[in-house]
Amino acid sequence: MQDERRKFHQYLARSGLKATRQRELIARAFFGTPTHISAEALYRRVNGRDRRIGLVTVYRTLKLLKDAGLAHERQFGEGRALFEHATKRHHDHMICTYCGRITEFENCEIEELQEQVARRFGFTLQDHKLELYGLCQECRKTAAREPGKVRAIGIR
Amino acid sequence: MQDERRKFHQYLARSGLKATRQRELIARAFFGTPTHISAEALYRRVNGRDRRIGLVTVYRTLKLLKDAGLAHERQFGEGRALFEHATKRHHDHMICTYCGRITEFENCEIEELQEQVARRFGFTLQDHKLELYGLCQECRKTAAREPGKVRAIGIR
DNA sequence: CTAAATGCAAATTGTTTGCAGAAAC
DNA sequence: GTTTCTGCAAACAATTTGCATTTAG
Repeated sequence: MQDERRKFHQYLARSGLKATRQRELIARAFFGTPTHISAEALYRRVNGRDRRIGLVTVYRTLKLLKDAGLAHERQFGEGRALFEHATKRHHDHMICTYCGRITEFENCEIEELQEQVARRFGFTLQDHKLELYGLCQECRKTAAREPGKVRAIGIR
Repeated sequence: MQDERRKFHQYLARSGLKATRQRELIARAFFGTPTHISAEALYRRVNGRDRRIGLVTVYRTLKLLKDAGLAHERQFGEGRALFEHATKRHHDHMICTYCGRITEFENCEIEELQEQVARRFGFTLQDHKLELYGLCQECRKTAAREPGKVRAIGIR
């Protein structure tokens, strides 16, 4: 977290960009988020602390964080993008289609197989996205009772 | 293709929906598409044949096809959704970040490992998405010459 | 005939951009 | 003092919806 903020400052300085109050606050809030957060949600967070920060600046700062290699943008299921620290150890995601909960996991065997597939096609791998969709343990029971509503995703 | 159109008709009849000229044409064009197609592109296709078909109807018909279990909606990289036949054998996708080309592949070892992971978390798997992003053989050379432009995705 | 479908225009959602004033360097 | 930011409002793109008219069963 301290480390990430320092890297962000370095990036700004190196690129001739300015370290402003809002960038500082947005970065702090972002790095203080343990998991995934949408631009909107991050905005609500910082705007709660300082009413003078606009949603637009959040979008622009998130873009900077991506450019700095400190944030990843993810497109789960529907609608809005979610952002997470790029400095976290690599992992994939398992998304409950009922409650929207996102669980992270890692599996290096799968990673290895992906590499193999790419190699077989002469493909130079840059990135990958693996998402498992289904029902988490708790939601399975609920869903059994009220069917139909499944695939609603409540990430909003 | 014949089979898919028949299934679509069955679905419409079963649900008390009507088999209209436009649905017929849109379904035919969709099932006649070997790979992935966007709503917009599908619209251009059918609209070329019959000027009286609107983009809105294409969207609504694609939704019906999804409901009928005959189409999958995919959200690759950026922007618009792409649709593909649901009746195709299961496969995953490898996307060139330079030219946007989408290559399909299947790997049952990976599928099996996914099941394992889900099981370990008490997760009931409904679906999954695996996408590999990188440079295809041809683009690697080009990209080496004009860097920076990478990650542009030309699916539009 | 009656319920459902179409097509248009207008609304919506998430995100980006143009621009005048404000703040870093 | 410039140059880069910010925030607002307006623009945008993809998709959805309300509604009056048309069409299938």
